[in-house]
Amino acid sequence: MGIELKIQPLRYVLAVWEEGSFHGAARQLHRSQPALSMAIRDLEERLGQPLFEKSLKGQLTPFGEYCLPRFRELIRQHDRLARDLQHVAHGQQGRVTLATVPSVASRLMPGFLAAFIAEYPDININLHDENAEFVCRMVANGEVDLGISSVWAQDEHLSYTHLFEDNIGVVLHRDHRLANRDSLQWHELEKERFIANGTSRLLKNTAAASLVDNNDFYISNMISLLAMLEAGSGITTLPRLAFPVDNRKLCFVPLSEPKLVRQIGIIKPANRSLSPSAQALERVILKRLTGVTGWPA
Amino acid sequence: MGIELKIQPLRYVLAVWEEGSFHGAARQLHRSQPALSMAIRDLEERLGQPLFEKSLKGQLTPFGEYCLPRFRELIRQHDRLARDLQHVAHGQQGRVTLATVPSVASRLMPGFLAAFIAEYPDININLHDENAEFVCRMVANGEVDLGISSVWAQDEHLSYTHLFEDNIGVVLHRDHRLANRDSLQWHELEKERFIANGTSRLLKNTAAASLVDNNDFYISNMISLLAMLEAGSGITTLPRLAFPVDNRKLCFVPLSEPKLVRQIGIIKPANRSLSPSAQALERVILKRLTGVTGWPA
DNA sequence: AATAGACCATAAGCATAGCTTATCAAAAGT
DNA sequence: ACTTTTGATAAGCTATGCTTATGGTCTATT
Repeated sequence: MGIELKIQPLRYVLAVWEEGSFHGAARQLHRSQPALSMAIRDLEERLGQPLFEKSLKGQLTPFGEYCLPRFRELIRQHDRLARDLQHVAHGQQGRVTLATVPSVASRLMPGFLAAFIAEYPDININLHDENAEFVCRMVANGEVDLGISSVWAQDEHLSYTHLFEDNIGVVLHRDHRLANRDSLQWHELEKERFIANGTSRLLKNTAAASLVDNNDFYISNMISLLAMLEAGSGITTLPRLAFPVDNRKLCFVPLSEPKLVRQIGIIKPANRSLSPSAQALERVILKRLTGVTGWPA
Repeated sequence: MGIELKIQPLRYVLAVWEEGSFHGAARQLHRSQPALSMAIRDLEERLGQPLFEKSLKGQLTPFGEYCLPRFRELIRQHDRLARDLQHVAHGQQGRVTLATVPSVASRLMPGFLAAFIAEYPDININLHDENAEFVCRMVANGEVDLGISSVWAQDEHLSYTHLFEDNIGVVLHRDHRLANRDSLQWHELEKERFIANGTSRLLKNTAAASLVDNNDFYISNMISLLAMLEAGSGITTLPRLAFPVDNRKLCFVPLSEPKLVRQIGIIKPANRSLSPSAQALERVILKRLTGVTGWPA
């Protein structure tokens, strides 16, 4: 192999040429003059040719003139790379892809992302909304950097950072006989027409499993589901976060005894680390949830 | 300013990735494993982000994957530059421009250049032929790297390396009454019709000055000059090297008492050094003139 | 399970690269 | 002739970059 050029001596050569003297360059670079003399002499020996004339000091040899623009170019490329990597490493540049369950995407992410782009304006964001199972799968497959979801299943390859608990409750028409209660128990719903939805799987293997086990209604689309409920055609369960805040015809009554919650947290790959920009997003989310604001609106 | 990347640790990262392990890379690079560990840890700290996963060793982090191709690119550019500069420094690549007097260009340069391109096939050559004065001017102005000529005038900015002496003699027709002499003296030519040429200025300020001072013939073009002489229309003087070896109608008779010579040598700029390729050409010329061959044919 | 082997991290020690200050010699300005 | 400015050189210090030795962890093997 050939020789190994170090970046620093190349800078020295450049500075000497610009300043026209070793002393001037040394002053500019906050180095002593012998430092430059020695570094440049070493470089000249490595190359096998002097770069500066021995008589008219500060003047380049023809070989030096050949080298100078090439030195400048390598330095330029080095500096560009160093700056770029710094930016990326500090999460000031790059791309985050994340997947969340729809309720988080519509209720929490707008706030999170507003805060995020305020702090990191040059990061591109890619947000998918999927059900909890799919969110976990996408994280596990590396299709997204991170997810916000309830834990779907214990998975070796996923790590879970808890954010908050989301109460599960009954959604029913305001005119319903149970609508004004502070809380409800499962057995009070046995006679109601239950419409299952995508979040109903949260009831499986719980005390309330019977609600969803034997029924014929299932509506995955949230708009359709709400329309059914608004028409008074039945009741359903939803996590509180999934219940639209501004709905006038429906109300949300928490269930109790046993109280049922879904755990919402950040899903990350267990064995890989996050990209710097994903780390930045995670920091922003954690700060907003554990900071002064406390519980999200 | 940002950080300063060194080339070597980047190579380490690349090798670890290629080998899939620190140990393997260390073996390949003839370094100990801790050397890599420490160098890479240092790099990671400078960047502010780990490049390799802390759990699955030898695996890149997303940030590492971002960095890897960029590292490779910088290394590639570094190596290309290093190789290029090595070539140029050792005169194995580049361009030489030189100027010589016509006699040297036609009689000596073919041999010199043949030897030169055999040894340095990748150097471009640029050969000008001009009179001695102009050769010196071109060297002084930096229009050419070096010249081969007689010294025209003492010049601060030029350095002269002597190569050989070139006898000046009379050129006349074979049928001329003086044609068979071993040597001639100036006064024997007084009655002859003298045709001056570009080299006649060599006679100025010598014992033979009178020959050129009062005459009406001057022919600068060598072909025309020789045609005149072959027609028996006069005589001239030439340095021996300028006299065509294979001419059948003319002959060359050296002048003596005082013997007159021109000094031929290499003209270089005094204060600038030569480009590496020009140095290489100079070496070849000196070797051929001082080597076994001795006097040129 | 226990053990051996492979891997990476850490610690201690050493050579040298890269800088400093001090001094010298040469050239340029006064 | 003298002062100033410049680059080279010498001696010395510190940090870098390596080494060997050792310890901890994970995986594969028995």
